[in-house]
Amino acid sequence: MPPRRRNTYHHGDLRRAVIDAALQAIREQGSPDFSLRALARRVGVAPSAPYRHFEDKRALLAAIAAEGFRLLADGLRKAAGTARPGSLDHLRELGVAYVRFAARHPAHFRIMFRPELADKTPYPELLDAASDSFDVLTSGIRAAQESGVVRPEETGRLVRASWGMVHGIAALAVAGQFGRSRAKIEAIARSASEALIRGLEA
Amino acid sequence: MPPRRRNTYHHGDLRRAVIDAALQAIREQGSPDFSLRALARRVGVAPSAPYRHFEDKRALLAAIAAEGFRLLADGLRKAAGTARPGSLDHLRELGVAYVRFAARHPAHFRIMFRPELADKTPYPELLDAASDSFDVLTSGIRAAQESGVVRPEETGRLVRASWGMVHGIAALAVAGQFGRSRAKIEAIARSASEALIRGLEA
DNA sequence: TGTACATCAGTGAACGCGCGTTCACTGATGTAC
DNA sequence: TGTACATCAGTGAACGCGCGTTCACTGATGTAC
Repeated sequence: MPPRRRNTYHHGDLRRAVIDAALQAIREQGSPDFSLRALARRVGVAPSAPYRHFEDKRALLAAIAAEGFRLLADGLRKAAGTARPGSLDHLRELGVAYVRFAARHPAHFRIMFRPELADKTPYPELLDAASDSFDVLTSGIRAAQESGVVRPEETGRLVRASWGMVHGIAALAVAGQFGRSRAKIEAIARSASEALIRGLEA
Repeated sequence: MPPRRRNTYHHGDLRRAVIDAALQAIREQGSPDFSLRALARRVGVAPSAPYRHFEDKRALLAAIAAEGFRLLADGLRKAAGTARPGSLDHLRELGVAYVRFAARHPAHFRIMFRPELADKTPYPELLDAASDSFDVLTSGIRAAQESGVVRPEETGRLVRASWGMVHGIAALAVAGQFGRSRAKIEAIARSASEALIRGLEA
C-alpha cells in the first residue's frame, strides 16, 4: 500500500486516521502488533507526526482500548434493553452481545486485552470505560439474583466466571476458530449463553 | 541477570535451556514476547547458538507450544481418570483441569495461543499435540452424550462452546484477573465448570 | 588402549533493518484589533 | 475587510538500539580400527 498523498499540509483529523490505520493493520495481519512508523506510513505522514496526538505508542493503544470498551458497554446496554432487567433472558442477551461485539470489532477486542494494558491506572479514560463495561455485567447478574432467578452465590465470583466464559467464546471467535460466518458465531454464542444461564439458575 | 558462565565449551542441553529461558522470561515480564538474542544472553551463549537447535524463532515457539499441548492433554486425561467416563463428573473434572493447567503453566499457555501459531501445519508435532488435546475434550463430551446425560445437540458445537468457556476462565486467570491464589482460581474454575455442565445437561 | 578423523555444537563478527523517539524547523490556521 | 501575530500540526533528519539471521571458524566429542 503506497502512502496516500495529501494536498493539504494539515491532515484534518490525524488522530482518528492513526487509530483507523491501526485497526486496519490488525485486521490485515491478523496480529495485534504494529509499529507507529508503519501507521504513519499508511496514513502518509512523517513518522513523528503521530506524537502530536499521542504521548507515545502505549498511549495510542490505550486510546484504542478505551474506544473499544465504550463500544462494548454500548453494545451490552443496547442488547440488554431488549429484555426485562433481572430476567434470565436479560443475561442471555448480555452474553450474546459480548461475543457479538468481539465478532464485529475484532481489532478493538484484541487491543483491549493486550498485556501491556493490564495496568490501566496511567489511563483514566481507559480505566473508566473498562469499569463501566464490567459494571453492566455485574449489575445484570445482581438484578437477576435480586429477582431470585440466579442463585445467591457471591456476585463477584459469578460475574468473573460468566465474564470468563463469554470472553473465552469471544476470543476463540476472534481467533477464527469458529469460522468466518457471523451467523454461525452468533449461534455458538447463543448456545454458550444458554448453557451459561442454566448454570447460573437458582 | 548476568549471563551464566559455563566451564564446558559444549552446553549439554542447550535446547532445553533455551526453552526454559523463554518460559522464565515470560513469567518475569508478564508478556509472551522475547527475543532470541535475549534468551541466548540468559543462557550465556552466543546469539547464534540456538540456531543449532531451532530453525528459527517461530520454530522455537512451536516447540514450546507443542510441549504445552502435551502437558495439557496429560493433565486432562489424568483429571478425567478420577471420574467415570460418560458422566457429568467426568466433564466437570475436564473443565477444572483445563484451568488448572493454565494456572500451573501460564507461560506455556500464552505461547500456545499466540496468533502466529494459529496455522499449525508447518509444525506436525504441534499439530498432533493440539489435536490430541482437542480430542480428549471431544470424546469426553461425546461419551456423556452417549450415556444420555448431555443433550444430543451437534457434538462439535458443544465442544467449541465448552472449550471456549473454560478457555476464557483460564485466560483471565493467567492474566491475573482472579488474583494469585491457586485455591481461589481453582474455586472459580469449579464454579464455572459446574455452571457449564448444568448448561450441557440433557 | 591409542590414534585419526568425522561430526557435532559451539563462537563471534557482521549484515541490513526497522523501530521509538527527539528536535529544530516551517507551513497553515485562528484570533485580536 | 485587512493585517500582525500567536498557536497549532505538520516535516524530515538524526539518535541509538536491539533484533533475526548468516557465515566462516574452532573446540569438544564420538567412532572405527
